[in-house]
Amino acid sequence: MDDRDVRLLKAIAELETGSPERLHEATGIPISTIHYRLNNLREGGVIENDRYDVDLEELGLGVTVIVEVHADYQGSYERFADRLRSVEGVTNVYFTMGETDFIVIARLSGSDMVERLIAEFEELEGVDRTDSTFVISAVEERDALQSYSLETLLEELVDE
Amino acid sequence: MDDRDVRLLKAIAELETGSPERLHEATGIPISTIHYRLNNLREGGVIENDRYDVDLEELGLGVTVIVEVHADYQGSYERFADRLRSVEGVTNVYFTMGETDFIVIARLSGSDMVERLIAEFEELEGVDRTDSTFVISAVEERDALQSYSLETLLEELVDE
DNA sequence: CTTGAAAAGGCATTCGC
DNA sequence: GCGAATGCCTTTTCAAG
Repeated sequence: MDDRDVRLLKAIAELETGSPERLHEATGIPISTIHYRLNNLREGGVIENDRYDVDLEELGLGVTVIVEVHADYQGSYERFADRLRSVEGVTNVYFTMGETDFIVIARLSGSDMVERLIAEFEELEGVDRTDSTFVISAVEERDALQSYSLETLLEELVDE
Repeated sequence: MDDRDVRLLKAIAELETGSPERLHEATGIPISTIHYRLNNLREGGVIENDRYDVDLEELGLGVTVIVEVHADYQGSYERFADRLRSVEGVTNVYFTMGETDFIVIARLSGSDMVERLIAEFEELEGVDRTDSTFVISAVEERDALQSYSLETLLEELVDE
């Protein structure tokens, strides 16, 4: 994993495409080199299929933290949720009914990054209190549809 | 959204590919028809880009629930987490340090499905208690890398 | 709406440098 | 690591059912 690999993966994430041509435009890396790099990343288990799902463990973002954020903010919850999401490492923000205002899930590279994350939350205007839980093991499906059988999907989603 | 659309989306999720040829093999739908359908789904906002990320709101799985599962199970936590994950609708399972044993996130089509989900959890052997929270608004990044700036990624991930 | 065939375009692989 | 050339697969289009 060197500088170029990281740039490539970041470009894939940002452009939301695996198209070598567009990745070339974005990164300046020649197309044949992009193929070469992607093949190596695939063999190394970092990316997984046509759609380039990234294996976060392999990548080095293997630490998951769930943070409850209690807040007393001004303005809409959408705006506040956006501020939470813009903290580096945050992947999911849930605005919930009930005691806790927001539940945030973050992916980090190590314990030191967790401290940094919490510190950033605490500094946000409107954040009263945070309560974090380390995750020992995470199973995340990339696609909610995989969780359902075809039968249930047909029942629930076909409209007429 | 008809029967065929659902079958297509399910095949994409299962095979983890957008390859028309493989989707054709799996579904029996002719290749040119697959193109036609996918273009419509794209225009309708159901799928979003090259990688066919599904918009769950548009699809009809707009309800998100977070469930804390307190359990006293036999065997490894991995096996128990697998049983939780195999409940229809469950997308994420986190085995955590602390009071709560598991935090589960599920995507559902409506409130009636929530009851069904909770009932299924309660029936699982080893589940002591569940505590569910409705999500009013969810922001989920499809890729953890998007959360980071290129600078931080280079600092954290480049090894040498 | 569906489909098969044909044409155009983009992608993967290989090779010489 | 790079650029050019090759063959392959995908996408688009179109006319017909």
